[in-house]
Amino acid sequence: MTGDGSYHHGNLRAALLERAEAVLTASGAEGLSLRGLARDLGVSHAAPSRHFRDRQALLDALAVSGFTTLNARLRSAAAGGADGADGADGVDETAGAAGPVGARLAGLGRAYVDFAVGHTALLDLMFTVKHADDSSAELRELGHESLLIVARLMEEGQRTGAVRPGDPVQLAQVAFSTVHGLATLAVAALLDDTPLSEAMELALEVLLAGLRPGR
Amino acid sequence: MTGDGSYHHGNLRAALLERAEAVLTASGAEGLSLRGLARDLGVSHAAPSRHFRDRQALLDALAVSGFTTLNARLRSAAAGGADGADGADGVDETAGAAGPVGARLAGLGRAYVDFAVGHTALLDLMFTVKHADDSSAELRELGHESLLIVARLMEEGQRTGAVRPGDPVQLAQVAFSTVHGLATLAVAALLDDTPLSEAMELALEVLLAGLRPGR
DNA sequence: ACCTGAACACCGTTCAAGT
DNA sequence: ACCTGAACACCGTTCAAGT
Repeated sequence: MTGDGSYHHGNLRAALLERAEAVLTASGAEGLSLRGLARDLGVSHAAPSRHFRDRQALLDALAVSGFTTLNARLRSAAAGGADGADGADGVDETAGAAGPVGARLAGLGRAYVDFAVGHTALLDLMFTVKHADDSSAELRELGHESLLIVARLMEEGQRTGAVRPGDPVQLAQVAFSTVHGLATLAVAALLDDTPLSEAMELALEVLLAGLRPGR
Repeated sequence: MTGDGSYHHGNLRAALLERAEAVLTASGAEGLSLRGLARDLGVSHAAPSRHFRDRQALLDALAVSGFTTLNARLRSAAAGGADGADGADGVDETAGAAGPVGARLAGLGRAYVDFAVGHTALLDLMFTVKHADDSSAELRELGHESLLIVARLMEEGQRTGAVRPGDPVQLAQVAFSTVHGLATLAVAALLDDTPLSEAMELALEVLLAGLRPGR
């Protein structure tokens, strides 16, 4: 309780985003209405329009925030951190003293899937491009950042001989696709008996085998 | 022009679905309203409720129809057909006289990506499970069918030595993930300079290499 | 059986007006 | 600058009533 419950000061925007994220995870994007948020925050139904041009702008802001936290987790995993979901941001740039590339790639994959299954509706917003306007340019930029985190690891793997030659960005696209696709299958309940962790381990094994130099 | 333009006979359901699919590809799911469809078809706004319990039921029906045509294309590709989009359903069960497994797996992947980029909004409906009711059970069933088509090819690959040992269904999940994920990246405009076909070929190469028996 | 019309309770968005 | 209240044009859904 850092203050009183009064908005009308400039924190309405932040309050809207916070409440919106809660509603999103609870009820999905369909259940998210500007009027509902305003009601929840005890403010007039027209107030949100001061902070978000329209409903899509709110959704875009949520997606941007989602990508920001996803990328933080990916960076942490790429640096060799455990794939736990603690909020710490220990990025640790001190060179490649963080275990073999394969293991960190695996950690990256697990971190991604953790985030994905924990934020189903948010991930949907992040990857469903709506009306290619300016704010979705920011979204694309953040998506590229995700891919770059993977690409840098590919480059390192190429130096250590764990990864085949080729454009690291394209190799990263392949790795990203595999992991993102697996998360999609899991969320769509298409994995059935296969536990997600087991499917994930097999996917990582196949992926890493396929990425290895072909002699 | 197979008849007159009169509904009110029992073909309203089919007409709704047809029009809905057109609106879906033109404007996405957000732009799809029951009242709008009724207006387009010259029928009262309450008429659709006779054929679809609610809006979600219409969306589910669209997803079911999407999976049905996707699976037909996948079956055709798995049988060795070209990945062209002709409507023919030549399944051809006459044994494995349809080229090497790797090539057909690649054809399967291309057919999938073709469908995905050609039916963006539909694919979204197909893989975004809403409120786990009975009709989404049918959706899951159809998704399993997609995976089974891939799994059967994996099994064949195992017999011919092109694919490593292991549960064919799990291997199919990995392959499916890769291709589905790549389609997602393409649709989200995250592939950039990389042409989709090029990204696809690399993904298939990495995937097939990873699937090969170890040594 | 199938559709209509009215009704109800929601929406997003805009805009004058208040403080 | 920030919010309110009213207004407008949409929704989905339900239900008596028509044919």
